[in-house]
Amino acid sequence: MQRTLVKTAHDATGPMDAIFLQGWVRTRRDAKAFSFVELNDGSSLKGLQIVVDASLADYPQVARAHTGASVEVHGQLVESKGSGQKWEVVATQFKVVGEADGTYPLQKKGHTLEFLREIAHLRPRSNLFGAVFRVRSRLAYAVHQFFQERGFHYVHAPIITASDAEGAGEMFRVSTLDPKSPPLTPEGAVDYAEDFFARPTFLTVSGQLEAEIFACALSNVYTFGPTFRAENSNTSRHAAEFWMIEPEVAFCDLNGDMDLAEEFVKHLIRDVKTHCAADLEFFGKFVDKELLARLDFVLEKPFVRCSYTEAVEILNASGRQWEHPVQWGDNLQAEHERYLTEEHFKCPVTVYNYPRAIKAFYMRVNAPDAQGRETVAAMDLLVPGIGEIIGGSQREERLDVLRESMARHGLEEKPYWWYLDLRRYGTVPHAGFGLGFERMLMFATGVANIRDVIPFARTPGTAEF
RNA sequence: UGCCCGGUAGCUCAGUGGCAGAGCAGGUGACUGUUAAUCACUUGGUCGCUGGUUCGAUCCCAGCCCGGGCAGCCA
Repeated sequence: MQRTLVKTAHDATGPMDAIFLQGWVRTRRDAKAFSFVELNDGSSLKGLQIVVDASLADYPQVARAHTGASVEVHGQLVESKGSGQKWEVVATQFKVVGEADGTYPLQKKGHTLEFLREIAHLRPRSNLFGAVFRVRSRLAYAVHQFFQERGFHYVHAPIITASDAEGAGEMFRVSTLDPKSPPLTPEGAVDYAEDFFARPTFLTVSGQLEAEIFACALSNVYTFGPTFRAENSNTSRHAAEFWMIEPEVAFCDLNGDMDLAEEFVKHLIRDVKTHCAADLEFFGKFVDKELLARLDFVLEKPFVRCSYTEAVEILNASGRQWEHPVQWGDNLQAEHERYLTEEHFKCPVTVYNYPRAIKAFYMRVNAPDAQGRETVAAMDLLVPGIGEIIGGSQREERLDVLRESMARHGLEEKPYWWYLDLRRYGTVPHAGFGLGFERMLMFATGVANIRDVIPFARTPGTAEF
């Protein structure tokens, strides 16, 4: 007989004479003449109540059905006599597939997130993590949907790369050389010409440069894949392995880029609100009481756009004592970004046109302002509670300006020959951005730590599972 | 990497320079269309590790290990 998922059973429009369910026991409540078993199979937050009468031949099985055990149930789907659920299943057969004894770590009581991280192989069976990973799955689908509906093509950027996307972060080396006795050059350095790819190679820190290649051919593209940063970051919003979405659009300037970013974020939130309503309600109740109001607010209001120069003026006019005082030319610190999005504007804010000196070489140089200060067409989208969720820019499409910027950054042209070729042959204004998928998920769910929105987090010193 | 906080039962925590505690989970029994059910009884400990101070250290001190928060790096 075909299995019915718990979610499908909940959505039933009428009773069913025969139903077959498989899943895991969340909790059991015994009476003298019968037991209630709450069954969950991950298809929905809410479990299904199974009523097992003591007169049933299989009833002895129920005593073995502790929290965590896997079970199979045949029965009838009927309207519940109790309050709290519409449907329940009266069992006709009840079988324990795999027992879980008293050492099963997931109890009915609440657990701390720190403890659940240590049992990452079991935490998806909890309410919170079940909800997080259902939303994660839906959000990934919504990413593709957004771009596919708008004529964007999905590009698989390489995971192993020889380029370092300049300044994006420390990289993990990919090598098959024997670390105990690597081949050496006459000068005594490790000879990577002997390595697998005959050159030094690394895990990608960004697919942007490759996405630019494809944007300059297919016009509208996006990448969506894993990204690696070997930074020794120990914060709630950094991971060594995370997923990033990087759209790249030909014939597009910074304004178009900011429009796309805003539309994208709104689409993702709208989609999750529509398709993960029960899970979001759970987050609103147990994780972040203001979540639902904030998500609505984000959908309704246009995001504020504020130039870097204006931002510095706002910060200096705030009357705040900053731990890091700001003047034009400085990087904005986390405290500044938080103030702008959480206190001054109280909504998502796109800060654009940053000083040239503090940004990457590939960003397009703007005309100097009245005071002769140079900026680049870069933008960061800041959201309350998380800070930077998107970083992007219009790319420098003018060959001479790009070469000058590379020289300023002390970059050799040779390894970037193909990147420069894009400006030699049919160059076009183009722009793009990177959205941290996990950060978006944090924003959508209210979950405060990036380690809790990725199945198996990789952070410094941790790669269990 | 820097600064700060923590580590006591399976989990969440209390506690004391002199016999190691509670709630939940597990076990036994009772009871009830129950909803993190309830009630009674009950099993369960290298008090993170190493060293020091002390008659005596889970408690005080030092070092180390592990976890977390914040900052930097960024998405």
